[in-house]
Amino acid sequence: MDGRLLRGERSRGAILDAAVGLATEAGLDGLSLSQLAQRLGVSKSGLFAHWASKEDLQLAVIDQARLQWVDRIVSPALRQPRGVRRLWAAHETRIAFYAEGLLPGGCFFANAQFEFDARPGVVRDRLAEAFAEWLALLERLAAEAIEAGELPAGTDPAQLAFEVNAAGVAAVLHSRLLDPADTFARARHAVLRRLRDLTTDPTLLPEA
Amino acid sequence: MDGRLLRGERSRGAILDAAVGLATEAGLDGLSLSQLAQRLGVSKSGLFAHWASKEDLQLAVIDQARLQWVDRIVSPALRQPRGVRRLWAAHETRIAFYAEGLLPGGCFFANAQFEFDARPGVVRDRLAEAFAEWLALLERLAAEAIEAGELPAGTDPAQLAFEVNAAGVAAVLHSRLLDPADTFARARHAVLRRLRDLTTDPTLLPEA
DNA sequence: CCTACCGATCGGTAGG
DNA sequence: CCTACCGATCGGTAGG
Repeated sequence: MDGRLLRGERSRGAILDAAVGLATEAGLDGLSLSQLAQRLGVSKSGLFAHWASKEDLQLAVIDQARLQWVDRIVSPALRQPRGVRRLWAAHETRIAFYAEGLLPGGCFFANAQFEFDARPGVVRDRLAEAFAEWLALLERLAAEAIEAGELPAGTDPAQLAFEVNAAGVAAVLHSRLLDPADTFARARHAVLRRLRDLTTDPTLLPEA
Repeated sequence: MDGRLLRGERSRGAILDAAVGLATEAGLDGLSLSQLAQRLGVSKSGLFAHWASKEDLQLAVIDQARLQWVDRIVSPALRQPRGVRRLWAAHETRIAFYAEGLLPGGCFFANAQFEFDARPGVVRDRLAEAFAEWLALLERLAAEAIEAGELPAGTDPAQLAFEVNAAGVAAVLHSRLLDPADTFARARHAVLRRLRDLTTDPTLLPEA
C-alpha cells in the first residue's frame, strides 16, 4: 500500500466530514482549498476533481452537515413518542450534540448562518433553507403536542418553536465564550421549565 | 479644499464607525485593510498610521462597537425606573436597535463572537469580555427587580439573563434569514410573556 | 498621510 | 488524481 491507494479510498463523504469540522473553526468561507487538501493529504486539484469550484464544495459541505444534523439530532428525537416528549427530545438531543463536542469549532449551522446572513448568493440561500426546515420541524412537533392534548389549544406553535430554537442558539454562543457546563444546564432548564409550565401532563417530562 | 484636508478630518472615530459597519458584512477578520481604505478614500498606510497591525485595528473596532452598544441600548434602558421595567427596556431597546437596521450586516457582536469563538487570541478574549459584561448587566437588572419585590424572591437572575439574551441572539439570526417583522415581534413577545408570568405587578409592563 | 514594493496565500487552470 | 503555474489579493514594510 503506497499511500496513493489509501488516499484514493477517501470517499467524498470522508472529505466532506473533514470539511464540516474545519469550517466550524475557520468559517465556511475561511475554509481554504489548500488547507483542506493539506489536512487530508491530497492535492488541491484532487478536490477540484470532486467539485468544480469552492462554491460547489461549500454547498456540498452544507448538505453533509444537514445529514449529520438529521442523524445525530432529528432521528433520535423522532424515536420518542409523538407529543411534548418529542419536542423536548429535539432540544435535548441538540444540546447533547453540542456538549459532546464532536465539531471542533461549535455548531456548523450557527457559525455559517451568522457568517453568510449578509452575503447574498446560493450559499446563503441553502443555509436559510436548512434553517427554515429545522424551525418547521420544531413547529410541527409543537403542533402535534397540541393535537395530542399535551399542550393547551391556544399555544402558538411557531412562537414556541422560536423560543426552543433561541435556547439552542444561545447555548452554542454562550458555551463557547463562557462556562460550557453551566450554559448547557441553563439551556436545558429554560426549555424544560417552559414546557412543564405549558403541558397538561407534567409527568411526561423530567423534573425541572 | 483639495480633498486631502477633507480626508485628514476623518477622525479615528469616523474610520472606526465605518469599520464596524463593514465588519458586520465581511466579518471582523474578513474585513481587509485595502477594502476599508478604499471605502474611506484613504490609502492603506493611512490606516497603519493609526493602528500598528490589523489585530490592533480589530481591537479598536470592538471597543467602538461597545461604545455604540452602550449609547444605543444600555443608556436608554437605564433611563427607565429600576426593576422589571428596566430589564424589559434592555431587551426592547436591543430589538429596536436591530429593527432600525443601522448596521448593514446585522449585529456586530453576534457576528464577531460566532466568527472568533474558535480562534484563541486577544480578539476572542476582548469579545468574550464584552459578552460577559452584557450578561452581567442583564443579571444585575434582574437582581434589582427581585430586590424591588417586582420579581419573586426565588428567581435565578443568571438564568433569567440567559433567557433574555437568548431571545435577542435568536432575533438577529432569525430576522436575517427569514421574515424580520415576524421575528422581532416573536423576540419581544417571548421575553414580555416571561416577565409578565413572573412579575408580582403586571401593570408595570405593557400588554403581551 | 503617500507610492511602491515585499512574500505568502488565495481560487482556479493547463497539461498530463 | 498529480505538478506547475496564473492573476489577484492579503497584511505589512521602506522610504519619503
